Amino acid sequence: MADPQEVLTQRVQSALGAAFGADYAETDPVIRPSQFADYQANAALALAKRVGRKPRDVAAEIVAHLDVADVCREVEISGPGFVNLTLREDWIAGRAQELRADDRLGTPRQEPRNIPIDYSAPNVAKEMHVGHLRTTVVGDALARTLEFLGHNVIRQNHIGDWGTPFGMLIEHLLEVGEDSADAALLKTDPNAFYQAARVKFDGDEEFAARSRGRVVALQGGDAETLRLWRDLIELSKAYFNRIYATLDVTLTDADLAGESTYNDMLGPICDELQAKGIAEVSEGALCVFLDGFTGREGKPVPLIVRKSDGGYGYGSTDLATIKYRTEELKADRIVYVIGAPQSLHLQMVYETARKADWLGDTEPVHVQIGNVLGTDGKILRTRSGAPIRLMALLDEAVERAAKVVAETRPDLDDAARAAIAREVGIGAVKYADLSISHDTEYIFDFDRMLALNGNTGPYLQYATARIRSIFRKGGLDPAEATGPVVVTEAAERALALRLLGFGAAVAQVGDTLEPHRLCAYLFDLAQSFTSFYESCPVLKAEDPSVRASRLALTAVTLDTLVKGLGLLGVTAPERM
RNA sequence: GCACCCGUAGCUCAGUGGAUAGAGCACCGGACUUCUAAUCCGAUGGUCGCAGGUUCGAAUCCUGCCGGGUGCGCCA
Repeated sequence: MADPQEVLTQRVQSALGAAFGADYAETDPVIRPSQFADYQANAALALAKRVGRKPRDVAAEIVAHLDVADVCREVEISGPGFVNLTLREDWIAGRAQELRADDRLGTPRQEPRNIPIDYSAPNVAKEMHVGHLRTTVVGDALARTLEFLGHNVIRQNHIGDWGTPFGMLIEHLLEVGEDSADAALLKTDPNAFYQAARVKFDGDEEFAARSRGRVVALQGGDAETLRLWRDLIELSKAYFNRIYATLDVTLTDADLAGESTYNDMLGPICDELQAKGIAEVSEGALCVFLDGFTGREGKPVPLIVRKSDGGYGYGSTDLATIKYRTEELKADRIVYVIGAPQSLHLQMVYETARKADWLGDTEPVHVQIGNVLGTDGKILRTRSGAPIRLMALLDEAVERAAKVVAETRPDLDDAARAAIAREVGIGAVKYADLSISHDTEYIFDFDRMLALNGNTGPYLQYATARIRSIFRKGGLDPAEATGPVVVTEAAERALALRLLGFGAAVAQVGDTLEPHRLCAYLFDLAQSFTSFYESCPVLKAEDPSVRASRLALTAVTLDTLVKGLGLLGVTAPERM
């Protein structure tokens, strides 16, 4: 057990039990980081009323029964009843030493749960936009993190591969030819393909009529139509996969679970809802009306499960995902990483599923993703007002990074510089998405995210590059830097203490589904390291035992930064 | 009208009911014959939107306002 907060919680709980009886042994001792010590226990203030004594007396009682001689160097009652706890340097060093031999770096292995994660979900024949970028990056980080914590993560890429636009798209594909340059646009610039189809649909009545007929054929299972439809999807998949490869995202074709996969479930779902009296026909459409969901002018808002033309919309497919994930995937928790604007819709889907008894004990969670804005505070667009092509945006990030690398590393060859620029550029974009709490809107700003200062990807990558440089320069292998760790200097102490918090930070991301907390931890760690780097020579340390200790601390820091960034889906180049 | 998100330093953002609310950027002042200065150290900077309430204690929880954003019947 390396996490001081966890260790102190147990110790203080024991003291509470010893002092006030077994009933109090479960009380949260409220261990928090302190500005007056390493940690403080705040339990005494809350307990004072319950035990009918003054807070300071309660604190004194806790301290009297507290057995922390091996962990703390100083225990002090302060203010109205805070218990300040200062850790022993040898204890910190010992725990840091243990991390050196722990490939999980202090991360707990949790009781495995089945967790489908719905994320990315681009549309076939449409450009992914920055909103997709964010759900993709955040969802992937959550998937990696939950997996590392020991869970059975099931990635679910709910692509938009079904619905009315496909009539139009198929007709257009048929006209231009499956092997044409126009069709190839699907792989590189899908919006161009979509727009071309759209223009024809809006301007050519005969084409529009054929498109509508094609939708019917598609839903009716017409073989030739299905073949063209699959073609469309194959071309789009090539585009998705190129984006995922560029982004270094873990999604593969095996994770595809698009809307079309639920086709067979939609009819029965509607029948069941109707049979159970949950859904009713209104204005020709099959709708679910739920208590407490009213729209404009107090009118009840429906969740439409079957349209008046007999087609199925996203209301029914989203219900199908719940049914499938609880019944087939045996989900304990379903994570939906989807835009914040869908909040109302998802609430209605969850509530409907609950009423239909499809949820059981499964907990659906909406990880709300805020909109991405430009520096002008409006939805991100190009200067001419068009939506930004995601690949172009990623290219620009890499280009900007390349410009910096060209200036700072003239000593490296072109290939090496290009590789660094790729990792830095992509890492910067991903980290920027992850470092801000996912539910708020965020302002997309290249200059800020590519900065080498502040809570940015490049800053963290730079810290790892400097560490690797130390080992390279010394001709040493980090794996062989085994210590022993001894903590004396303030910067060594701060760094070592920080290292002990990694596991707790990872666990917190798993609990709260908030990757930005891991970013905050890693940034803090990197800052602690750079301070250490400035004030504590490693290779040049004159005393061999000091050198060995610092090398071990440096190696643990490297492992932690690389592992932490890895959980976020960000790589760190060997040199920068 | 209803729902969700937001309002914290000039800007971008953190903040687990605990003491004097933090970080980065910007601005100002310092530190390079370096283990990568793409860095570090320091200073300045606050009516936590407003008003009540709960609490020993509120940026945090509750209620009501004000302001901004988004969504709300046949696209998904």
